[in-house]
Amino acid sequence: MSASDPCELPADRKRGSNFGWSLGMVLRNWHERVEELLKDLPHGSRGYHILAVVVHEEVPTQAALAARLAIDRSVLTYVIDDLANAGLIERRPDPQDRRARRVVATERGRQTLAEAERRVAHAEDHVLGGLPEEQREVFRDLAARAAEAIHAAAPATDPCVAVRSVLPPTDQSG
Amino acid sequence: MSASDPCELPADRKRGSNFGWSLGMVLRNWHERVEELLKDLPHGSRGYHILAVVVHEEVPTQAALAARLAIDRSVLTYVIDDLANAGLIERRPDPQDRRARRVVATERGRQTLAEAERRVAHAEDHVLGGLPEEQREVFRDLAARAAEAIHAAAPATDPCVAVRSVLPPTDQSG
DNA sequence: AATCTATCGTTTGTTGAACAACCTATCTTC
DNA sequence: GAAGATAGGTTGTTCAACAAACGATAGATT
Repeated sequence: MSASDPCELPADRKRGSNFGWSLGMVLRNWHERVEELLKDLPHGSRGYHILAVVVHEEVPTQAALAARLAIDRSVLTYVIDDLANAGLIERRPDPQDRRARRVVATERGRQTLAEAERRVAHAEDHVLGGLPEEQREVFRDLAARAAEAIHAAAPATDPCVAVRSVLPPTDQSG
Repeated sequence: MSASDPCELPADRKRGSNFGWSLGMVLRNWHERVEELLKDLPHGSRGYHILAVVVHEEVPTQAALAARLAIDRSVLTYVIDDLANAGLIERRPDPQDRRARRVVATERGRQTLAEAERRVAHAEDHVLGGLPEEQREVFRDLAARAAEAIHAAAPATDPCVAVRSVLPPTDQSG
């Protein structure tokens, strides 16, 4: 109850400027929970994302996988290694292109993913516990749509955002 | 082999399972844009968050700052160093506690933040460009509320989430 | 007052992810 | 079959997160 009480300034001032912080907060919490839940899955949430795409989509190659998840190729290498070692997916030579590998899920991989998805869905409800239930879905949906749009327009650098200095001109007069 | 068709499970299942990915996507884009915009600000978005709290709130100490932003104390040290070197904030000895430092913004810091906030707000509209304008605010608001709730309940590890193995029992028969 | 413990801020070391650069094998084109 | 492009893999650098230890100081105990 001291003078340092945060409520002393208008709430919307604080609100407006911390969208990035809010996102980070939510994502971090999601990440913590999911990492905890998916300890057994190689590379935790990372492996989960990859496994999910492998199971749910017919992925042509590793390169396509990387593009779809917007992650670096070099990451895929070792995650897929470990996922494969765990018997969840397999790397099969592509008969049409001997450079390429087709990554396919094993039955065990499918089961594992199904279980993981159940848990993650549950965890997500906790992550969004601060929101009434109906708004959670709204939030997920908005996030998904915003993300899709960003992913569709890959080059994130937009020339219409002018880049000068944020700093005000140095006041040399003093 | 159409059995592996991704549509074999309800579409919302797929949606539901990449909430983390979506969040990551949006946050990454936010981060990229803001880093670009705030190149001149020491430590980019990090410095921005800290400066924002310093300017907008009467922050008792560095420790309080760390708690408010949910970041590690050790991060604050060097970011504040550089923010101070840039003349945006000052570290003043707390007269009541000589261990503590009061971090206050300079006039230049206030101006810089104001400009930075303008830019960030603009960038955020681009980040959420995939959403119709009215929904952007909904999204921000939901994110803010979810984040606040998470922040309020700091211990992210929730005992109600049982932690067993995601992996199905090893099938030794084949 | 002497001392013990907790706290503030700083420093250091470890870990893990992101990313770039380079390598090998293969495909495609000429 | 040589040249360049592409798939995948390896290595090394950079950076943020985090834990742990440290010096200085405050507050409590004796």
